[in-house]
Amino acid sequence: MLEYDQLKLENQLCFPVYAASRLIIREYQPFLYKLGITYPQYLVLMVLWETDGITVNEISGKLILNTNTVTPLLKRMEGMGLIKRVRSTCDERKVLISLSDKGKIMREKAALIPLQLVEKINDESIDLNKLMELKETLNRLIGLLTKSDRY
Amino acid sequence: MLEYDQLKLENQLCFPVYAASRLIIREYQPFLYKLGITYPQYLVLMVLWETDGITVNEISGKLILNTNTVTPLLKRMEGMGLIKRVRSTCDERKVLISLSDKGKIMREKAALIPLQLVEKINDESIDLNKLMELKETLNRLIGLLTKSDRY
DNA sequence: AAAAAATATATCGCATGCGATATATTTTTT
DNA sequence: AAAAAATATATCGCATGCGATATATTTTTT
Repeated sequence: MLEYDQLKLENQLCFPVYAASRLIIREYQPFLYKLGITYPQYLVLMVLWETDGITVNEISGKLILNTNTVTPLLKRMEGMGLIKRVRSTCDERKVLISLSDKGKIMREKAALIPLQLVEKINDESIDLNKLMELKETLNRLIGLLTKSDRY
Repeated sequence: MLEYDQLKLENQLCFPVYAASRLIIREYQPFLYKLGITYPQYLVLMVLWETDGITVNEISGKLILNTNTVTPLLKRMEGMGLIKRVRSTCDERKVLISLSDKGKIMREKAALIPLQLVEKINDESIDLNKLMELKETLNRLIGLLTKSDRY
């Protein structure tokens, strides 16, 4: 039946996205392992390397993660000495997150990761243009799914 | 610097895949909630609806998940009465997974989900062709990343 | 045939993710 | 100005994911 065909894995859009996400993160794994961080921790650092000293909310917004994911993540990172968490004085609801020296220094080592990954994934079966297009479509989809006025 | 540019979220491929994956699963959430199952549980059911009575390994292979993820997942589903786990008699290392009546019946309710999601996501900013292309590229990438002889 | 290697599950520990909810602070209403 | 609403974090509980490792069974080597 037609309806049942839609229930096959290969006919779904979600499964390839879900599987690809996990597989790409697995590719990062050996590089991140050397730095002693996980993929979400790497994401937080990337945000901070770009804009240091932002709030928990701003980080969770950029990463599209809930604060109940980000708060414990940041606490772990504080424990690891990568970041500092300081409650804002002008608005005591806010907690400002900034890089420690250790977190700042890590940027240099991390800078090599994207290039190494491109080399690793680089393959004649997928050209770079296709991957750029992929990124574009995904970003469009993300934009659509994060529009707050959807309902 | 050029290397540091690669460390920006917007220049990464992985982040859009990772974020899109979570966002799409969030879209499934209200529908799956009605069925009382999670997204990975839904994936397992889809596999079984297509091919009932397969081994733990075959399921983990199709979902590209490790057995240490799948085993507890299946145990939970057995506890929920969705599936049955029976150790194979011809090869006692294997455990055969089959649908219970409850699991079989759920297929009918689940059959409506893909259509409802398409309606929900359907938007003039992304046409269906783009999404098909997206799926294609992702599947190519998955194929590349799961080749066992990569190293 | 006995030993070694391979295969199939399973267990453990830890880090996410997230729905539901709590707490403190600030802003808006009345 | 007091009450209500909104905002910003945080806590709790539970279900993944996965690296490391253990156990049982089967297959391959010697």
